[in-house]
Amino acid sequence: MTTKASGGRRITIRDVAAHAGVSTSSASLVLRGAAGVSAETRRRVEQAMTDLDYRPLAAARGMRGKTFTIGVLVSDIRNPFFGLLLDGVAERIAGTGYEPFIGPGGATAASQMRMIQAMRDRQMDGLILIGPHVAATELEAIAAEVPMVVVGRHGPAENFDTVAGDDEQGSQLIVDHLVGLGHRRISYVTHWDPESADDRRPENRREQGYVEAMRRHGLDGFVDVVREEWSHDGGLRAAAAFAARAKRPTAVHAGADVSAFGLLTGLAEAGLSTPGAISVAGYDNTATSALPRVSLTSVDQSGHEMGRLAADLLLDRIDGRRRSVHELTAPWLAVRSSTAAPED
Amino acid sequence: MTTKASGGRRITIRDVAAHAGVSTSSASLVLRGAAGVSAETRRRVEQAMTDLDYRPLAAARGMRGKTFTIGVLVSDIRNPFFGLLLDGVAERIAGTGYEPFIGPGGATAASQMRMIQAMRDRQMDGLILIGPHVAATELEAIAAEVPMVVVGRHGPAENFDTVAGDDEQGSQLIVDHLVGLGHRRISYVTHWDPESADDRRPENRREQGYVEAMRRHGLDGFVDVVREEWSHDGGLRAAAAFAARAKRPTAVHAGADVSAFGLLTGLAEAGLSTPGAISVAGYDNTATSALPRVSLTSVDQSGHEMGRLAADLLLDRIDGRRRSVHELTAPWLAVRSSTAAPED
DNA sequence: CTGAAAGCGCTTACAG
DNA sequence: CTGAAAGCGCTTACAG
Repeated sequence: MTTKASGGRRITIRDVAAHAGVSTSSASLVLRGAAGVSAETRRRVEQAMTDLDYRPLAAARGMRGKTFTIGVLVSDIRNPFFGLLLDGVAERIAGTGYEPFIGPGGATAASQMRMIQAMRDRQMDGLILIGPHVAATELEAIAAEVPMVVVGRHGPAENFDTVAGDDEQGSQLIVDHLVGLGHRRISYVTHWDPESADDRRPENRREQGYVEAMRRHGLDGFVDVVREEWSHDGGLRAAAAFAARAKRPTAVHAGADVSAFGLLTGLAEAGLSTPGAISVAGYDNTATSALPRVSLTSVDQSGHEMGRLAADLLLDRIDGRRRSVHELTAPWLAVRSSTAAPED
Repeated sequence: MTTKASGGRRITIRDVAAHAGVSTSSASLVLRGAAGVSAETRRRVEQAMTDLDYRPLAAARGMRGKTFTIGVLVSDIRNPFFGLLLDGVAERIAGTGYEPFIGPGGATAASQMRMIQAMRDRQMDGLILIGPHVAATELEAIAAEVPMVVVGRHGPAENFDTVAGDDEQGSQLIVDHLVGLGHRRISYVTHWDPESADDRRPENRREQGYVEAMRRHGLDGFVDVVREEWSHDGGLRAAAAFAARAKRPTAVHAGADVSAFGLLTGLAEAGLSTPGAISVAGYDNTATSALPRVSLTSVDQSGHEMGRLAADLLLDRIDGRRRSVHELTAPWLAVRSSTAAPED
């Protein structure tokens, strides 16, 4: 695969220096693209690297300098929205010399902290955390030691950047749309876990937007928030809860597409049609929501763009920026056939 | 985040040894869980590690020994089937001391080779490649240097293990099901890319199974293979091609769910209902296929189990096994409402 | 069973 | 601008 020195040894920077007839420090300077080396030396070293098919060992570089590795923490690899984000991250990083590696963090704050530690142990140069469930103080502590960007969390923050959609606006888009169709009994299904009591998390911003929009339309009396995990199973449970009610909502704003899909399934199983009996709107505009047979009305928060932006901010931070930046992307509503005027 | 020695230095194995009153080599032996250290020394070193909140630096360990890092190459992070696999891998690796990191390899053999090199540069202890597009000779060359398992590829192979579903059987399940419903004009949509001419790849095994089953039912004359990328767009193109035909199939076996979803969308856009005008069956039984409004008949190849198995084989190989193992998992058909008896 | 020393492949001051 | 030397945090023979 890679050229070997005699004896099967890996080609090292020493071999490169010897082949080019210079010192290893000069070879190192060229490798790092640093200033202070003559054009002739640079040329000879680069030629030697090509001749020998030299590849620097990231682990060894990490011992003194950088590993050129970026860690991306993801809670649920199966959430299709993360795929959009990751594509954006990979696209922005391509060609920079850095390499992104995705660490599956699991669903709990504890398991995510373990993965973050694993990334630190591997001397990664920067971290992108996608929708972490870790508490604010811990996030600040990590960010004090390594460049970091958090996606799906709002600012302010001391030591790290954030990239999030404008969640309040997103939920207002949904409520406005549903009210425009004639709905009044509109419920919101939010995410809840032990770390949820944090107003910088998207589920709470969306709740705020929902409540605010309901008030604006004079529907204070119909505000109804159901707390369930944002997952297919959580959606199923929410559907069962709605089905068991005497007075049901005519429309439900699910805080995420995965939750909406569980809702659709659960409502159908309970004999409640969509949008006939209950309109359903989701959030994320995942590929599945656009399938003609699903056709879920959903907020798009341009995950791909958020990923690019996060990678961009991280590279900036690795290059030395300290002041924190907090970006908000504008959402828009993809209207489809899972929402319609109420029957009664 | 982590305890620091005075001056903000990271805690090293030297600090641990000093705190325990032993040599660094003894501390290293305890860290690695190696034999040849007294119970008392072991106890004191372990106590010191706890006291100091010591975390070994994976990069430094990698310079001489292992990095305890496993690389998982994935071509398309957005393919929902990979999520199932990755969950299985993560589950099996949890608690072993190894940490899995997922590398986005991109769609081409060249970009995947670059990611594999990046994993090698980081001294990863073992590699799991999921559905790689890399040629057999290159796979063998990589596997000669690092323990490796390939998922979604059939054996035999010299230097690496494989885990695949029984693809021929899976496609036969579909054809048998469709013929049982009364179909005769059954087409198969396969994946095609520049590296596809390799009979150990799943798309070709599925094609073989399809052709064989058609022959078995005396339908040789109706064999029809459409070559399109397995993606939503590829499915759309296949749908357009079918729609343009004078004599259309009454049923289509898509080689993957993502392809089937594109097909469903494209057929609907062309005014062809499913299963009314054309029955559609997919492969992978992803979460989306089970949604009541999608309800796609699909082959399940238990991705979660395949992931676990792959991780299991890799750990075995890291522990020294050289002989290659080739596992085949049994598929089953999840029958849903996207397939029905033909109308005419 | 334990300890002092060398070395993995880089980078970083520090002389020249 | 270039080179010899020390060091990053571990592991690995090799003496004792």
